[in-house]
Amino acid sequence: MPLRMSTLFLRTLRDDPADAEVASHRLLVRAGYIRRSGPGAYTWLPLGLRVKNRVEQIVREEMDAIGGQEVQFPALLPKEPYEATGRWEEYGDALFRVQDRKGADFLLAPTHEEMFTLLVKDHYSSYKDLPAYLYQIQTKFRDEARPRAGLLRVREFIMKDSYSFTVDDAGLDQAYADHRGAYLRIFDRLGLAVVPVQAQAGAMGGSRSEEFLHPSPIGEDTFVESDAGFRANVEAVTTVPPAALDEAAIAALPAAEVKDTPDSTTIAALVDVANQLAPRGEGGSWTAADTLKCVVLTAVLDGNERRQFIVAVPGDRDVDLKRLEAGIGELLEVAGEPGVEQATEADLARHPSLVKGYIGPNNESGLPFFVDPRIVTGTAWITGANALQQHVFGLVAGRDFQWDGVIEATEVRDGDPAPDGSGPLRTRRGIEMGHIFQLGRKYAEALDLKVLDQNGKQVVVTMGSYGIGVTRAVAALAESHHDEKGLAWPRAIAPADVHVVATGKGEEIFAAAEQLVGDLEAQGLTVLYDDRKKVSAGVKFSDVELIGIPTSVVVGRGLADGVVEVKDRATGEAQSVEVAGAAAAIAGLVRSA
RNA sequence: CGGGGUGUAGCUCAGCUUGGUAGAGCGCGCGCUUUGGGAGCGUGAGGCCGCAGGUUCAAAUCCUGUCACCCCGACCA
Repeated sequence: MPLRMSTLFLRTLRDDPADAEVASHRLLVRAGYIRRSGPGAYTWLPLGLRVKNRVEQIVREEMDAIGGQEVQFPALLPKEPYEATGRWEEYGDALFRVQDRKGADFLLAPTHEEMFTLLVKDHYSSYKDLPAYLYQIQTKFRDEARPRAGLLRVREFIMKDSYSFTVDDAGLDQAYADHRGAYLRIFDRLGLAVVPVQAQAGAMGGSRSEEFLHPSPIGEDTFVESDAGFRANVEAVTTVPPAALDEAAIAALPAAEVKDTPDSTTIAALVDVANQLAPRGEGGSWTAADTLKCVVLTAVLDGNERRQFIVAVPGDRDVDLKRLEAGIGELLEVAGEPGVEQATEADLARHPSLVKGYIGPNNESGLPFFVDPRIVTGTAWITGANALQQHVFGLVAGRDFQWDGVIEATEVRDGDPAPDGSGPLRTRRGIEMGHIFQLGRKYAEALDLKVLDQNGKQVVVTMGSYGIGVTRAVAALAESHHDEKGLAWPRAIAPADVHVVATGKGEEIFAAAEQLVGDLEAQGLTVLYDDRKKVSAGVKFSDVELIGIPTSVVVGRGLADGVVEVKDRATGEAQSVEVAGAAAAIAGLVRSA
């Protein structure tokens, strides 16, 4: 049966919704695919549900093809397994927590590692049962601080998550490779351009991790790439440090000198003052890159403990809190993944020896002092002298000051060298569509998932986890397949193959359209049929463009000459086709594309 | 979490400064006309003006609080 516009639960909007900023959000709402139900939560309307279902089906087919088996867990889960792995605490505010009538704690699952692990534990106890790939397509919940951009960042979304269970690392590598291949095939079939990039494995004990990013200016992830093919999320890029100087070279450097630098509490002011006070040799002038800024930051630990530390970075670079978070736990020797934020006034007040605006190395706060990898032995800096209105010039790393650790602390920039030596990096934005990573044994250990190996000994199972955002894929597809008039879906996921429009007032037009719709369906095509009477042609054409079904057929005034008009939504190409063989001809077009 | 903006009909918005019977366009119902690019005329239905307090004879409008949504930021020696 065709979808009939006369009865379809659909109302297209003439105006852009006021709260929609990005194209996918605007168009999905305007074209009647989705509707906002609450903050960060959307209702799927009939057309949208079809697209979502088609995306899910492609995911399902490719997961099955690598031996995945589909299951489905509840979204409402008990607290206990998440306490066992520590995630009840670690997830923090992003976890939706609920209580039942007896006051017992539950959560709305943000992801299901614990449950899958326990499920396998319940069923399997031998290496002979492995490998096992299990997956589900399920609603997930995350209490996003700021839902935005329609379907792109929401609090309730659909995700395919799969988990591999293998007896050793070789098995894990195979599972990882299987999923990686499946993911590339899925995105290819969806018609969604993605690039795999190296990602931060995180403090989960995992070794390998990749994200699949859809390049887009509105993406929230930043990644870098070199011409030679290096690609990584900025969080996973390591800085290439300059060469350290040897002792002789250091000895030749001038001694550090403290100078009065009135009112120079910004890098820009400091550079100005420096150039007035002590012109740089060889006709050059000091720049922000010659200064060392020492930033006081706060690591927020699990128990809400706030621990301050200082990070020194070249003055021309900004601190990147996310990159700091990735490494700070290890340096501070704390468990979990501490958050890092700018120190508040209250934080600073705890360390009165710090001279705000003039903080430098060798200060008396006793706080841990970390440096960016660019601060290597022998580099000389203009930096705070830990005294009001004073900076020190020519302070040499390794000679005049020491540090407690090295950490990736600054943003990655265009032109920075790739860590593998493949040339300068470019930064780009992307939308995270999928993420695969080797979990290792963290969950299996925490939940005691072991099997007997060939020697009859208990071994901890090795796991991987792999996710694809289904909801987000719909948004990204809309984002990458539209024009100013509306959506233009790839064939693989369009809500129908053909959009038939009957326009005109003669009964014979509607009769012919009805006949064509039947013939198209007989060809195995799905049809959206605009059978509305008393709706003007202009409205129908606009809806064709807004809704974005790849092929449209207009049955109208051409009928007098025995033809219908077939139009391609993406290219705009139109052609007249004889009514007689129209269905077969259109089926040919749809299939060949 | 910080800053800015906005909450009035299904959608897009006016009205608020200066308090006095709730408005427009689109959409929706009915009638007639129209039928290849978001039609015309006529006539209707539809609102707890985000919510709660307060001021006032009187509050969409002023005050306080609160909630929601959108945008930007979350980083400076």
